Amino acid sequence: MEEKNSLLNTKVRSDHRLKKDKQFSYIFRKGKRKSTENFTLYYIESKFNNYKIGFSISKKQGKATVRNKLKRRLKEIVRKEKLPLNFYNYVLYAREGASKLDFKNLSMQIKKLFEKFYKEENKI
RNA sequence: UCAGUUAUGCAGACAAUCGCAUCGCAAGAUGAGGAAAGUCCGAGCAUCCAGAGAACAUGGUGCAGGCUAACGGCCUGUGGGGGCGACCCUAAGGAAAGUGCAACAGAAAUAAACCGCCAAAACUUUGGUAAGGAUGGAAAGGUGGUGUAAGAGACCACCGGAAAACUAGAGAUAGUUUUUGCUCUGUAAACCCCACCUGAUGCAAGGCUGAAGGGCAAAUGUGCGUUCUCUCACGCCCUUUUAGACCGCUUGAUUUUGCAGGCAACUGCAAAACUAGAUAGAUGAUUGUCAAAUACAGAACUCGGCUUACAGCAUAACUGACUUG
RNA sequence: AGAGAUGUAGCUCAGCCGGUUAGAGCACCACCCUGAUAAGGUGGGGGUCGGUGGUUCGAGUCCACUCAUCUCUA
Repeated sequence: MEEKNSLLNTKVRSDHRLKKDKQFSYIFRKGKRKSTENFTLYYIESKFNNYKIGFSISKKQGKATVRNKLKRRLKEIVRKEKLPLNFYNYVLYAREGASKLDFKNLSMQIKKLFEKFYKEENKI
């Protein structure tokens, strides 16, 4: 078992994803919030020199194809623009209407959202 | 040319850059659908310690023959209905085994007399009658004649029904002939009868792994809806909690091509191929070319169907009408 | 992913085994009562029974398909 685990660690996938249900609910309960028209960003400080981000899209947004597409686009934006700072964990919650936006508008909104977050954190 | 019927196919492709999942030492290779959907059926697989038979219960299916691992599916036919036609639709056993139900209307609803018609007495009664009226979804086979006081399958012709025989067919059925004047409405997607099938739970099944606690134990007990019969088995079982790693997890009633059989569904043989396996759950972004790339939509144990959603097209065969030759 | 339940008036529910007019309470509107309001009384409006098709003479009820909402199973 230990050998296998060490092998997995050597691969080092650049995995910045939140995965466990507990982490999600923790951030929803205790984290701070920033929001724009169609998105809300929940965030909380962490101890590690790393960041993790999760995406939350409710079933009301649409069927499986719609939700998957939105999630993929959000991932792409976050990856390309390198928005999140280390020492934080995030959950990005998509509200109604988010799935109707095209890629350009999405990236605009996400950038704005993170700018709000930077301002807030610099003040402290 | 217009209108239509049936069947089949595609479900973006190619190139460049960045990025994701699996496999691989690496280079690299591969990477959602025709419905992946609804979960409506049928199986595999797993557990309920095992298996066989009979009866009952529960639920289902319902024209015939075939195909299939199996089916409530498919194919070829039969009966019925629709369309000028190509063709399409069809839960289509039994109402003469029994029970229930049929509101309102109407004189009467499974049984006869309200109006009418006719006769007699007589000025309102008695008897005959099921042609006509009116009600209804349904009113005593239909049309025409003979007949009669008026009428009536009372009798006759044709149509329809029922029964029997013969012929054709594997069968559902069809055809022909004969007999019978033929009372006996509808509903079984009401109970039911008949024939056939049918254990339950679903991969969150289940296995494996860490910790704690509890219970029972050799029989007169327990063992897949109930009862019975026979064979057989029996020492471990249960609960809570942590973790969610690993196995199950993808080579299979598989796919493609060719040949052969069959009207067809489908089957047999040969060769080649391996084609997602995630676990917050992998396919996106930008640019170029094509007339355009846009519809419905995302695998979650796996297959065979059914049903529903669907942009833009392409191809083939056939039908009807019109025009020209 | 799997298993199940429910859709009837603005809201909360009845409506049994098909039968003709789909009811009840709250809410709404008008009138009565009061100097006025509430309470009370009388009367009234509002439903294609989630949708589509079928069975039947007739469907909220039976059957098939479909849509929406909710619950349970790590």
